[in-house]
Amino acid sequence: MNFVEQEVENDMAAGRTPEGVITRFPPEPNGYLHIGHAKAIWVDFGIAEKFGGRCNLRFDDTNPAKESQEFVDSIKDDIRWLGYDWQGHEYYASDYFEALYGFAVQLIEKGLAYVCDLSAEETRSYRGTPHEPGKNSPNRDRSTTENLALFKSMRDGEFPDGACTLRAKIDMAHANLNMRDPVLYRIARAHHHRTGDAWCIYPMYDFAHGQSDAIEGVTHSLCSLEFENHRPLYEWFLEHIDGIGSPRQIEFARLNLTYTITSKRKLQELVEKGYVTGWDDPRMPTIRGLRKRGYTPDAIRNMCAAAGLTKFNALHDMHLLENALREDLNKRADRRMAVLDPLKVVITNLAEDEAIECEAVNNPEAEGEGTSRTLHLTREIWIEQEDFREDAPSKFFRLKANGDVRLRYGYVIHCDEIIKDDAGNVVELRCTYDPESGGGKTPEGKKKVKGIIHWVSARDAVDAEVRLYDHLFKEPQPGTGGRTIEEDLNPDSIQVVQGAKLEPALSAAAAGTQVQFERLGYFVRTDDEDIVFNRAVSLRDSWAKFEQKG
RNA sequence: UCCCCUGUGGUGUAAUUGGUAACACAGCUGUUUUUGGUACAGUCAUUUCAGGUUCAAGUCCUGGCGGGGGAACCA
Repeated sequence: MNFVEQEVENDMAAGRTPEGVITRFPPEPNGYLHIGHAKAIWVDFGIAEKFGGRCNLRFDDTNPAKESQEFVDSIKDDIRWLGYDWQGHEYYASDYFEALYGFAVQLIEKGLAYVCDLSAEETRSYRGTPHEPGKNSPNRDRSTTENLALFKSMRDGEFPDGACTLRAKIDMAHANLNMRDPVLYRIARAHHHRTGDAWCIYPMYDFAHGQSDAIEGVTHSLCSLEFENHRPLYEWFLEHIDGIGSPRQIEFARLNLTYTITSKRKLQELVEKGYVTGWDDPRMPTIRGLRKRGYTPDAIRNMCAAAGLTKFNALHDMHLLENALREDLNKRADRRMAVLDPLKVVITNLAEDEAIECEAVNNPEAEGEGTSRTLHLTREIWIEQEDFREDAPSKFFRLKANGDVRLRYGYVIHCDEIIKDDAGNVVELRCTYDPESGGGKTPEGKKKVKGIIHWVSARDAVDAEVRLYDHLFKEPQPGTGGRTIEEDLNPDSIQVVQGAKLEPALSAAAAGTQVQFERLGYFVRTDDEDIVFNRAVSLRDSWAKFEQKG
């Protein structure tokens, strides 16, 4: 049990949650969700679920200049894709604008808020620094009557944008800068995607969030670490506004992954400068990107669980995410054969019109009865260039000159002849197959063949485009150590392979179908009209590791 | 320099709340295998440091050191 669950359990035991546990996921509709949000969603929805409560979806739409309906829609779509349901509890901070206004009036009446005429710049300089106390606003002691009238005029649009603000009257010398008379309302004539032009004053985050939580009966308001310094203010409002609930804010560390950035601003830069094709580029850490890449909701959720929930600002290894995907897809993805870099092999003891049926299991790891399909071994087949070496070390278990290798789900072939072009490149192999070696059997008196390679019948193959993705960045911590994120971009983050040879069944796969290309990795069919597959993640490859070490 | 938070293997997370460091990922070494995949096994930590309390400290106390956050009319 993590520390948040522990706290929730304590609160339940202490009778502080008579209506059950209620959390909320509070995105600002000003961008697309990314892997970091996925963790927050996992936390907010997951904890509510664990304790039999519910999680509200609340859009924190208090800054109309940056927000839009488009983002509201995409966010809802992404949450649903991740497998979470807010059960109709869809709210907006803007639903509470009138209530919030009332709370502000209440604070003014109690002498706890005032209208301040300082400009944005002056407000900043009056705030002081962590080392020096701030200075009181010259308007700090306005009368309640005057403040009430002024605040009403703000709402009625009698002042230009930025002319004044409503501020809480707390303590300009407070050690926590957030408590130095924070701004509650600012004047901004921006068209709001939900309230239109009904308002020209908008509440700040601090004034809206806790009160929105309270209005909804939220018991546990879980947020990231950067709001720790805001908690005293969160609690100050709840304490000084009458007749409002008392949600509890608990902060946790956000998700950081190696080779990844989650800064909205930096991601936007990648999109704008064309380093990626868009927010849904399969290399992007956005939910939409991961989805196109071939990730599954389960993999993402399991990764969150594996990473855990703490207050320590950790940096998780990207392997954690990749491993979660492999683990998930190992069980559910059907296996297929695909040759990305084809080398023609002619099986000379097979006639032109001959085709030997080979049974291939769809997924040896699937639970229950495994289904299978029939492949045809024909005279001409494709194998991977990489799986043949004329001259190879003894550890190389694949096909060599005069050597043997087993064709997966097929037969053992022997390489009799190597055909090269004028430049000396191997363009074709002439092999013979051993009719006695079907079904994985080793004929009496023959040595067992260790190497097994994948292949595709040239007669049956369909051509396809395959996109091989790798980390977007070449550095574990992009943009640190004095480098820019641009400098850290991995130039080989995408490799497009044309003319890959796929086994025929793949042409019928629906968009979004996840498969394992045997010995290569997990791939997903894209929604392109042509046959295109994206590589989500490669398989573990101990041979490649061995070779790298030299 | 002021306030808040945080420090357990390469990376993260756990430890019945004081009882002798567990799990995952990564690495390495093997076994099994019609995927050099999967699965399985082995290996990898004197818990940031210095004191203190105690029969006993990762857990408690004192002090130091390291890391993160904080001065938007953003969220």
